[in-house]
Amino acid sequence: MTTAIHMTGKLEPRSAWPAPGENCPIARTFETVGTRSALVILREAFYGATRYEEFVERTGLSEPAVATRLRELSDEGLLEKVPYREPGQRVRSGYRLTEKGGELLPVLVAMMRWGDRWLFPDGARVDLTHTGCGSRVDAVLQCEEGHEVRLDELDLSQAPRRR
Amino acid sequence: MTTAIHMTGKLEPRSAWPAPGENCPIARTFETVGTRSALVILREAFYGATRYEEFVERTGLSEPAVATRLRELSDEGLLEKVPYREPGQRVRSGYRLTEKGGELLPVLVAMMRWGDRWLFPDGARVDLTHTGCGSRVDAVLQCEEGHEVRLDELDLSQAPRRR
DNA sequence: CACCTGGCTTGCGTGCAGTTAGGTCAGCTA
DNA sequence: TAGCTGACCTAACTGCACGCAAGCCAGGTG
Repeated sequence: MTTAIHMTGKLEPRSAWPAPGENCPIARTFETVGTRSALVILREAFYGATRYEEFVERTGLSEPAVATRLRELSDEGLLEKVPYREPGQRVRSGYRLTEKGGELLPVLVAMMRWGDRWLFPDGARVDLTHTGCGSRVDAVLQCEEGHEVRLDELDLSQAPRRR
Repeated sequence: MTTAIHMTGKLEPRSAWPAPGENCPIARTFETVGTRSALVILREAFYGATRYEEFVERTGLSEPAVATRLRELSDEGLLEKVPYREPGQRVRSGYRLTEKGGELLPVLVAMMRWGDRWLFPDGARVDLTHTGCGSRVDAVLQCEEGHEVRLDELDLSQAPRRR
């Protein structure tokens, strides 16, 4: 029997929240990167891919899918086009993560670690380690004071309205 | 001009990796929870929803979508059915996060924080704080030694084959 | 100048997520 | 026993994320 989990705190009057649909940052994030193709393209961007042909080859996606997604991710500012030129070739454009795109790394790492733990019973497929000390890296919940935060130590509340 | 990001380390011979498609834990995780409905249902499970009717109401999804997703998430072991009985009612079944489901919290939090930062320029919609000290909680990359890890301090390599 | 090569675009078909509209069914209350 | 209610299921449709096959175009090489 697995452990059951409860969330506590000030988050109970959920029904009274404003516009449950479109104001949710999780759902909005999903609308930006919530396709398999966007995710694997971002993954390869973190792995160092920059050229169209590299993305096609490494992701295994079809060319139209890659082209569409690269355009969308660039339009949304997760990738930026960077012109490059190989010797004896004309100028082409590469794609590089912006700060906005790069900050998705915790999402990708959290998904990677979860998948490794729960979907590959024979053990992780990849090791993600800290250059400094060589030990395994994970995405963990931490507060600004540096405390590691457990599920039952989380308080969720509505932020004060700004405009 | 936004900052460009490079990944360093032992991850370069990417093309030589085995089976780029189905062995990737990120893609596999996406296949498990990569629908908008699965994500918002998990979100409400973290927010404390347990009953079918609650999920329908809070997520804004249609009844068939909720029913299908609750069944799939239960089959995959992210939720478990828990019978409950309200006074004067018959026994019904609720849905509760299992350990496997609960460990998706860093993914959800990372998405929430990214969405708050990059998709809502007027400021975050929600505050997620640590019960102990009241300061804001985020999903951060950390190694087992407790060091916070930056993007350029990450090493990715293939794990040794087990079977 | 003809050709090649990388980086796309267009057209067409498929499958699946999600919706609306309408059952169905068990068991409690009147 | 009839009706209500919560928790679903079924059917039919729409839209979008893909795949495959083919074409296009700029510019550098022979």
